[in-house]
Amino acid sequence: MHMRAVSSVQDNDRFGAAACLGFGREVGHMLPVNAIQHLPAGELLFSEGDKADSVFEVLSGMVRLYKLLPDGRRQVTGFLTAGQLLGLAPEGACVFTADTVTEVSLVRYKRDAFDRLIDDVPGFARRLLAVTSHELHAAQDQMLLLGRKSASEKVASFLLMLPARLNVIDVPMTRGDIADYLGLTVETVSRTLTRLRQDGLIALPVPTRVQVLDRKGLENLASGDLGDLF
Amino acid sequence: MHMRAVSSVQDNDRFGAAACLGFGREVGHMLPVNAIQHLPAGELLFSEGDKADSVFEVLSGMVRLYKLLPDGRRQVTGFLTAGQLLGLAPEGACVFTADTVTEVSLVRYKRDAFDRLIDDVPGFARRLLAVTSHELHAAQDQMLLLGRKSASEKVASFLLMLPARLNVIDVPMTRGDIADYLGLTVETVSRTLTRLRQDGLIALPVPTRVQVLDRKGLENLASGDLGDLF
DNA sequence: CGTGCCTTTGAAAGAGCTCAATCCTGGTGG
DNA sequence: CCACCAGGATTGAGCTCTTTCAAAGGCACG
Repeated sequence: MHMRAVSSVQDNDRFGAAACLGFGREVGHMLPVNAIQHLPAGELLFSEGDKADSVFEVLSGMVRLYKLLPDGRRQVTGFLTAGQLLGLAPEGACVFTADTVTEVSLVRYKRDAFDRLIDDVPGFARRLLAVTSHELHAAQDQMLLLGRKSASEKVASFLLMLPARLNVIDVPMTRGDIADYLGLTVETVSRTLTRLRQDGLIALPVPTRVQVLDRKGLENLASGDLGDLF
Repeated sequence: MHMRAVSSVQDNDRFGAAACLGFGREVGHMLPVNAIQHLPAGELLFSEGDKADSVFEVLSGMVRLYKLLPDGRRQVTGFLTAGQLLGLAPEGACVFTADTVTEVSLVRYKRDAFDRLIDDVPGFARRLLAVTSHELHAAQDQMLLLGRKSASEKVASFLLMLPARLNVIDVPMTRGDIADYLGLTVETVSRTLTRLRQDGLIALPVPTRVQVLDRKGLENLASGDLGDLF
């Protein structure tokens, strides 16, 4: 069995809380598929504590994962895009909430069928393991960001982890989502973006679109190389 | 093949960056073991970027995992204790640095032999998957802590994730380690512990030992239930 | 009995937060 | 077609929590 699809893990798992398998063509037909679902924006997929009996694969759109504190404080742990998996948890209950940022289409697999595949298909388990390990590393990067980076370093890091076409980044999530992903407030995210614009690192034609004007500068900022210039 | 050991995952993986397998007796003899190593405190195991060709299992003592920014800022991503695994990363290079907090004894397995086991031993891969998934969830809890909890909530959470015997917690790591794990400074950790002592939640006979006087209170604080009493 | 490291405590400064007002922008209905 | 409206985004001013800078304590080790 060949390992073709594995390399794409590096490129797709930008947000650290999900997985890109690329298994669709190879094993997808072996899985009982409930149905392809189409959901509007702002739709709940499942809540923290729900019984975890499904594995989802995102086909298009963006899904948001988060955890809440009793008083409503929210930490977004990841954003999922096409190709990423959701609900791999072998434990009985979901440990986070998932809802849609944009319109989303996704496939739901039966969890027990998925589990059977792990034992039956050689190499499948190892690939899943590679995926979760990779997510774990992304999670550690996020811990470094949350625990030790300044607001501008966080925002710069965030922009660079979004996929860019010709240096133009699509930002479908709200400032509130970004804030809750970076451990900041809406106002600080907004102010920081304004600051990056004033400093010539980015342009903001509309709030949902960022143009990277100085990628090197952003990268230095994101990696904390600039000491305290910002 | 029975699944006896899996339940211990819940109890041992308190720090989110490692794994408890409990495989020693079952498959340990199938793995080529370099040697059991004994290391003093403060010894480097490997650095970020090193070639990852080994899997370690901690037998005793405590190992610290961390990532660094270029200017020296540090984020501790986890502390490992007896039974936990290290170096499961299937990627070529280590993504964090590991060194010893206390004296440590550990076993080093050859990575390729470990990989072979994944394919050869039924259920092994699935158990590893359970372990890494569990770590991933712990990592998400840590993100919530780092991004959204106050200093006292962080410290309370930290104390409660350490194993306690008769409400007495052993704290082998320094205040600096705790600070870098919680995204705080040494001074804030120290002040917060003093505050918890003054408020009657804990006692501090010596800096390395914490006695829990009001577990309920600590738990409320840790989960963010108290609103802004602290 | 120094010496060095860890911890604790104090005072001042600052990064990011809170509160509050204004500005967009896209959808709605007259 | 355009005024209106609602939700998100931006900006401003003041404040707070945490950090920074500085100085003692305390303990282990030589």
